[in-house]
Amino acid sequence: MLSTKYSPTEVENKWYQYWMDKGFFHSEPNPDKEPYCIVIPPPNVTGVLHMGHMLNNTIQDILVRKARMEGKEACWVPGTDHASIATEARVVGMLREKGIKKSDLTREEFLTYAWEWKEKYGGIILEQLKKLGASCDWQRTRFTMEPELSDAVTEVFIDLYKKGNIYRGLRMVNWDPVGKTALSDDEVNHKDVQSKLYYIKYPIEGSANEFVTIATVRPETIMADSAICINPNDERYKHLKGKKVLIPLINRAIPIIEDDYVTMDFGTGCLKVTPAHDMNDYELGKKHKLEVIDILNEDGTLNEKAKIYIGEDRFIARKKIAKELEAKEFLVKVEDYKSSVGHSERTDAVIEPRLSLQWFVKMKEITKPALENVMNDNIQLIPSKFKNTYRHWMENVRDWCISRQLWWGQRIPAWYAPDGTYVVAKTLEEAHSQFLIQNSKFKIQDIRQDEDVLDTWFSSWLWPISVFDGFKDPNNKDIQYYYPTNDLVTAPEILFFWVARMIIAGYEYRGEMPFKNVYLTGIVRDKQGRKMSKSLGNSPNPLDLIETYGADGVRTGMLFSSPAGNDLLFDERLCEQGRNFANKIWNAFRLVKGWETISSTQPPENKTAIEWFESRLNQSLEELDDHFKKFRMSDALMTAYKLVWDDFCAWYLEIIKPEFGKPIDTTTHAKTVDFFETLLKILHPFMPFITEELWHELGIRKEKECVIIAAWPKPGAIKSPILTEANTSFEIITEIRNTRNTKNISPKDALKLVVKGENSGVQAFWPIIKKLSNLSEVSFSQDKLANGTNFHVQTTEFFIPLEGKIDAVKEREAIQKDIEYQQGFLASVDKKLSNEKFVSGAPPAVIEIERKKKADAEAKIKALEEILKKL
RNA sequence: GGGAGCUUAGCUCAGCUGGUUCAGAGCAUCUGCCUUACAAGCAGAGGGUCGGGGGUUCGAACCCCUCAGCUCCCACCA
Repeated sequence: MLSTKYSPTEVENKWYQYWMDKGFFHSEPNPDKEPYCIVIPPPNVTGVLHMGHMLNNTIQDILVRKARMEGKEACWVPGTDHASIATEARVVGMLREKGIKKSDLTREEFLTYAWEWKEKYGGIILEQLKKLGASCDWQRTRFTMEPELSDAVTEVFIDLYKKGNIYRGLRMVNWDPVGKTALSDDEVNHKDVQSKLYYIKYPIEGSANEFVTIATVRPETIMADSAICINPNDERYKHLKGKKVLIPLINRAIPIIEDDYVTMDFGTGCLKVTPAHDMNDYELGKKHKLEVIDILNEDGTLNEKAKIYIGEDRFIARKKIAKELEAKEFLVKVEDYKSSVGHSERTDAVIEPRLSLQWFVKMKEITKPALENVMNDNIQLIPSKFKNTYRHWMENVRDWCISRQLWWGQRIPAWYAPDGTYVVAKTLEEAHSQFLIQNSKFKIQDIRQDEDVLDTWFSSWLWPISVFDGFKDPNNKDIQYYYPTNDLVTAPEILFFWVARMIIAGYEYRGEMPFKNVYLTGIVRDKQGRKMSKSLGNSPNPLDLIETYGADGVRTGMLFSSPAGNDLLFDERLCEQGRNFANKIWNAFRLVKGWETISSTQPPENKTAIEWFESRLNQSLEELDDHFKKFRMSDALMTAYKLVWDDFCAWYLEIIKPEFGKPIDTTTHAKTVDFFETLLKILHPFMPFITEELWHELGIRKEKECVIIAAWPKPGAIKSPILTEANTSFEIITEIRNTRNTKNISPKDALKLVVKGENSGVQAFWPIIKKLSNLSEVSFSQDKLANGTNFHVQTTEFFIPLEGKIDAVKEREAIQKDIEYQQGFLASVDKKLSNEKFVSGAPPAVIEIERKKKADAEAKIKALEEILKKL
């Protein structure tokens, strides 16, 4: 005897292994089939599966499985990203625990540790994806730092350099003092921070009691000041022109300059100019040829140029300096001030603007096709609201800082001669020969490669091409066949980091889009709407969820509430709903499986039920395809859910279910198994495991005959008359059940039903109605009826004789209430119809509808009044 | 500071070109049921001035204006 509860664990392991063994996930170019390809957004090698991955990969798996069933050559390419800064931070942390400092290691030693770490932990996340049921082509697993992909990165760097699209320059960059590296603008998050605005007096040189007061949030940078700037139109400070002021505490004299960049009504109207530590001040400094005094070390501590507090962290120095300023009466006042402060995306350190030599990609030109083809929908963003955001970014795109002062990553292929000149080349030898061409005469061993590595995104932007070795061999079979890929499923957070840049690279290196559709998922949040994060501890462990609810349950759970672009407010109850759904399917299977069959005549209600369900199925299939086409995955699941639970289980199976212990006729049984199989196919992309299990339980299958590769059902003809008839019939049944409920009549007591008039519009369904609502008799009559209750379905009136079983007073009240409601309704319709403007202005069809409403209401009132009289 | 979007039942959301598939779905809730597929279930029910106000229209959840609240993205004002 099968358990009433479905237990997923064993089933899931069994079938995943089976699918792998039979090679169902693997894809090779096949000219006879249409390709369908997704490249996975490669998770970080250091990562563990979180809820975001779960949502993301569930959606991808659904798309891939559906495509596979549709007979396409479905290929889902998995892989991982080397995530240079995140991984390096992890390895550094790991070494620290062992008592090893990164600074004590050579680059090679460090990288050996890093690769060891990668080999050990790098595969974890992919293994976790298997638990979810992800049908990736594991034979195609790639890693952004494996040799071929690194080669592609180097090649692209050299190519862009040759085209003049990569340059090296001294720029203000975003410096991460914890990661000790430069970051691109996109890796900086601006957060509003409550800070203080310090008003500081700078004595005027040569006059004893004169001061200017400036306002700053960063008193620790006063030692790096190069000037004080005022607006030339500011009357208040006219007398200061040409004078100098002394920096407090260190007494260095700096000039007062004028520039209309200064806002007169902000702060004091005097601005301290610190070219080394502020983006704007740097520009201002360039304009006025000011000295750049960098007082910070790369880790954010003060250096000897600061003169005071050398070696102190910038934030500690800030406090101490503020205190000292106060003690020495330079501090006028301190105000609370809310300002936006840049934080590192990866380490969350406060970003320090820092002047340094870095490599950049010139973006202006190469972004053009990427912008154009999204705006004209050649590449579709789903939901399309992201087009605006995308355009805004693209139109204001700035050069991309791609060098990172790290070791873990692709090293920049630039080579320096002792005299500081450099060339860009693939290898040392090539670099050397380039130097020779330039007539530089030094030995090969004096050439040094750039110490820095490239931004991780500089490798992942090539992902859709490089996973198919499209750089190594641009005409190979894989890239020709799978590129452009079909759908990309990812989070909107990395629309610019990654998606936009992949599109850019796609056009630059293949002259074609990397994918046709971009499905942007929402962010997974907790019930309170907070983003799930490790620090909050509000994220459930996905593997625990799978353990508890089954992969199918978790997959459907996530999908129940996540339309494209909408955040998912995750609640474990969703998974429970998913699990319950799996259990429902399981039990429907138990019922069908348990039937004995007999080759007897098919009861008429079964025949009708089959005809009806067929149409309903086709209708749902059409709906489903429409939802899929529009990437409305939640709606697609809901369509399947209702088809199975409501239509198949609650109606169809209840209709055809023989009395306990009795067999079912073979015709109905065969058809029911058919239906069940179709439902399993429909459900498979959402719930791969239970569907595969039941598919094999439901019939005898040949080798490799699996639902994972079964043909996706095509919708047949929908007979709308029978659907309408069914709806009416089900309404009648519901009304009768409701009557039983309110009148406290047991479902076991058979009732009589009288239909007023002959034509109820549900001829074929009478046997079904009788069976499901336990009627002993249905009669048709024009007579008025006493001692009973009535209801309306559409415009037909029904009576249930109750022979004194009911409370006449209560009944009368109920009817009176109903009449009142109908009269109110009638009045509103009448009002509309007597409105001259409505009758002349509205289209005839609308007026016709109103007239019919009026007639129906009048008829109902009349009928109710008659019953009231009889009572 | 600029831009985008959102506000519909207790919760999460549908609602296309204004008009009976316009007030919907799922979950939750309530009331009966341990009825031999399923209590992870069955049957039934209740619940919303469509954020507030104004306008256009014969007719507005839908179009316009306005106010309020929320969210996201972008941005160097000390």
